[in-house]
Amino acid sequence: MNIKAVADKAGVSVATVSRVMNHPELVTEETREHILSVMKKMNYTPNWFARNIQSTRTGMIGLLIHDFLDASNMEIAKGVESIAHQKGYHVMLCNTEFNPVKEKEYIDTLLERKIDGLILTSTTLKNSDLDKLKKQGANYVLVGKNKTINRQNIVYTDYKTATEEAITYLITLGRTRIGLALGEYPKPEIEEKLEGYKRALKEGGILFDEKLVYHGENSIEGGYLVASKMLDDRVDMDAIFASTDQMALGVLDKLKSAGVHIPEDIALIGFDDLRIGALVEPKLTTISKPMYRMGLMAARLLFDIIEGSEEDEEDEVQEIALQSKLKIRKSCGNKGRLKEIW
Amino acid sequence: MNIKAVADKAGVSVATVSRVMNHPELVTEETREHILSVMKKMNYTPNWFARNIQSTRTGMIGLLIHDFLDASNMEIAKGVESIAHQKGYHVMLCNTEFNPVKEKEYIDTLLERKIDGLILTSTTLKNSDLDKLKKQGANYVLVGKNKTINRQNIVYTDYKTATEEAITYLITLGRTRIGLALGEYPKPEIEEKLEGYKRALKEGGILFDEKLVYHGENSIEGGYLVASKMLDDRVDMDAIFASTDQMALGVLDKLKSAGVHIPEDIALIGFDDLRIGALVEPKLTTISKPMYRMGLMAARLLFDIIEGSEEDEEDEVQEIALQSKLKIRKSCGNKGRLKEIW
DNA sequence: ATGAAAGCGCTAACAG
DNA sequence: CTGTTAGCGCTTTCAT
Repeated sequence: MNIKAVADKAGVSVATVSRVMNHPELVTEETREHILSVMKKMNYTPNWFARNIQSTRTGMIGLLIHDFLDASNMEIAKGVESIAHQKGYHVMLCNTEFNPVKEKEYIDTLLERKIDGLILTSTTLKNSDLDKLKKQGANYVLVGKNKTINRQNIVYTDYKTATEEAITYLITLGRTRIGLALGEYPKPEIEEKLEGYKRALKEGGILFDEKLVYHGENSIEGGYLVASKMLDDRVDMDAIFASTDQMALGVLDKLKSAGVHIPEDIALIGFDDLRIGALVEPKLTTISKPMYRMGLMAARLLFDIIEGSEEDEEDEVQEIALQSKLKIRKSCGNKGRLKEIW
Repeated sequence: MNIKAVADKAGVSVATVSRVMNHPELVTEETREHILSVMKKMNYTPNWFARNIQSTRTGMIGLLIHDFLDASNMEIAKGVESIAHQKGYHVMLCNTEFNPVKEKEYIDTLLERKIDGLILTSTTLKNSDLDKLKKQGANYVLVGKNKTINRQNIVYTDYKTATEEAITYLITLGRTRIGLALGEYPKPEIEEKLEGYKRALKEGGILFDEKLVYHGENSIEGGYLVASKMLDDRVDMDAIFASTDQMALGVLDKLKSAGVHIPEDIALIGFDDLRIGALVEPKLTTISKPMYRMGLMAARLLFDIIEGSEEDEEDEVQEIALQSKLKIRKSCGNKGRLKEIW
């Protein structure tokens, strides 16, 4: 059923019906009410495709993340959705699995479907890909910094500084042999953390030792395996920094079952501030990232861009950095006065 | 830039260009290649809206869930996405927050945007709403059973039986005062669990005692608060069944910090089989639900319906039940021979 | 304030 | 195999 049917039934022209949907103020209140009632009676809904064939605004934005089960990812998504819903937009959530092919596929389809904007988290795209996007006139915002990427509209947290702060804290506690349990993805993030680690060591006058750096899958199991390797290797260590809480939990599990005392023998710090971190024994020291707020900021930035692009404003690039925060709990201990504090 | 531009540039008619996109076999290889190259050179992408104005197939399905941060929800989503992606469909994930208004809004927009199908998890819709959906010709599948809802295409796990099994297990361990820490949403799910509980009691010859039933928010904090209330009330209890692992973790946290021994004093069972359940001390006994598989099944069912509806098949309603599984771990203990087992 | 009519970009029936 | 052309449902001038 189409606009013509409504027009006929209402005894007006299609133009008038169209007007009550798009420019109601141009129609007499009387006829407007009448048409509205006819539409309701006929259960009429305009054809969305026909409507959008001319104008490009679709009221949809795309959001690429790498895993539906990753809590950080989903917090970003929740932030984005909250702003989008407020603005009357719909979000198409796409699960890239860090797969560059899948990511590009998704971007293509989204663009084809004329979404109004795109938020890319932990993207695998390179500068050239982004340039192409820009050339195609796509509005997009990145979430999560990557130093190989040029200046872009981006929202990120400074992992390097956060890691540096955490490591420095360990050093002030007297820890000097600090092991690293690093995940594998997203790579730029891992690199940032590694750099922060190195910088803290340098400032603390401690030599970087390659043997203290381990890699594993970013999961509880991954952390468990890394810790097993560490124990097997019998490398001297008095602290471990895990690149995510997930890994830290695995590390913790393994160390505890191997009879290692935490924090007395080995101090442990994670990253992400997952809820569970506060429920294990000992409670996990961690770095909290404002993911939800990053989602909010990214969405706001995107909508600014979308609305700005209409008015053809000059497009100043925005880089928004949010701060992480070290949450000190029992797992990293304080050799000197453990008992006093906890 | 449109199909005409391509046609002109290629020196053919628009029909031919259209054909290479829709029925390439009807075009000479030579001209096809030529047109393809022109399209690439001009960076042409067909207008998706113009294409879809006539046919209704959009290659998009909607998936309603109640919370992006709920791991069960997202496992379903992952299952759905995996099938959808395989089939070349896109998923629009919508976050209803159990808000009936938001849910209806989303459904309306999705329908307006002519999605090909809809998967509703833990819906707040009633029979009348579903009937309306059906009348509108929408293809949809429910996930999660709700006994107030009539026969529908649905995929669910049998919470009642699963709960009954868990409670029965507690009874065989000699527990008779089994407290309940129930969440508040989704309500039908909670009711199923409560029924399973009652059934097990009856079979075990134990009287149902209203005073053992507590409600709280479905979260770690919620569980914590419920446990606090239980302790305050000083109700005699030797076991607690929590309706989710999240709540169980909160309960565990509170009980431990109150000096209650688990499982010696109180046995504890959760529901969901979250990863963390295996990392706390004592490891949590729980019921694992095959959420990912439910997502797979729901998506497959939906696509069957979508493809079937084209061919106007008779629409037999499918109710698919998947089984949960009790995972026995230390937290529910075995009074008699605790040490032997763990 | 309302209507007639010319598109929007594409598809498909029909003709050749 | 390819071109002509009539829509698809809606929006938007341009008249009246």
